[in-house]
Amino acid sequence: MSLTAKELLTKKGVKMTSQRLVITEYLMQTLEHPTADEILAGVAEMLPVPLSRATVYNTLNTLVDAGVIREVLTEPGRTRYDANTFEHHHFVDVKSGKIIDIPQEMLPDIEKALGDKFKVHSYTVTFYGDLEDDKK
Amino acid sequence: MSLTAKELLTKKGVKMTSQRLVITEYLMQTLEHPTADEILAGVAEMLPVPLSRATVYNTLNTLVDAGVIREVLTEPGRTRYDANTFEHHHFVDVKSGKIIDIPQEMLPDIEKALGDKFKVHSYTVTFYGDLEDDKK
DNA sequence: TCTGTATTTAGACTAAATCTAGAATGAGTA
DNA sequence: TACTCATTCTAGATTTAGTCTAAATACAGA
Repeated sequence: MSLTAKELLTKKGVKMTSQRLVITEYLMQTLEHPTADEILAGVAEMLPVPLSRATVYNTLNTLVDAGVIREVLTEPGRTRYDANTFEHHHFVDVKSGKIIDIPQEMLPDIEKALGDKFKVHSYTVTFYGDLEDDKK
Repeated sequence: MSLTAKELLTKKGVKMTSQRLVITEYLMQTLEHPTADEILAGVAEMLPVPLSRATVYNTLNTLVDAGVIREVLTEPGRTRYDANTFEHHHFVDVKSGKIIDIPQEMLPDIEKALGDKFKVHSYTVTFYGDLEDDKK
């Protein structure tokens, strides 16, 4: 079963603060892939103290380094963030800009495809396209 | 056989200017994946007139829209550029930061892997890892 | 040659992210 | 409980990538 934000931070060795906890919870619960500013806006009200932009950036970098979250790079100049709770890739709906998680299980594993010279630590696939509209 | 920069611009319907030509040639000839600033530095001396930063950005955006070049997003906050002369993906050597082109032929084609609901226009794979050192 | 459109230029401007210095927090110890 | 020290957080200044603006230039078509 899945971990709570608190358990995840403990497991990954990240010292707990209310700011870190709230930001982690926010990312674990949303299906969006928010930017730092969007996270700041969405999270600030959940804290009894003011939340600084610098703290959001510091926290996001700390969480990325610890492997709790991932950076999502789908468009130039904006970094988005994503809880890293399962192995997945991304599909970008070019019309709406919406980003959808694609579980690794839907794709062949290509980690070894490059041969011995390339020691692949991780890889990420980004698809761009249209979402077929379901309405008839 | 492969096209010259001039032929490529004509084929893609991009109006020719010396700035566009020189930037396209620069990207076609390098194995690096330069940023806009690096392109500006590398190209300015090849023109008889001063080259403005704005022109570099305008040109790069024009060439991306026309499909002559691609944006390469491997690290937050910096957009790199790549001639789009063959279908390929990227491997990032995390030690040196070097980016290596990976021909599509080395990987299985996963365009159809997501099923009918996802109309994939394009996709890109980015690998992160170490390059095995050849020296014995 | 003339005219009108597209492109380029320099520099101002904007937005994302980092840095800095001081204040607050919190764990460990007495 | 009170004290100390290291870590984290805050506000605001700073840096950097990229865009915008207005004027100058280049160039295709008549």
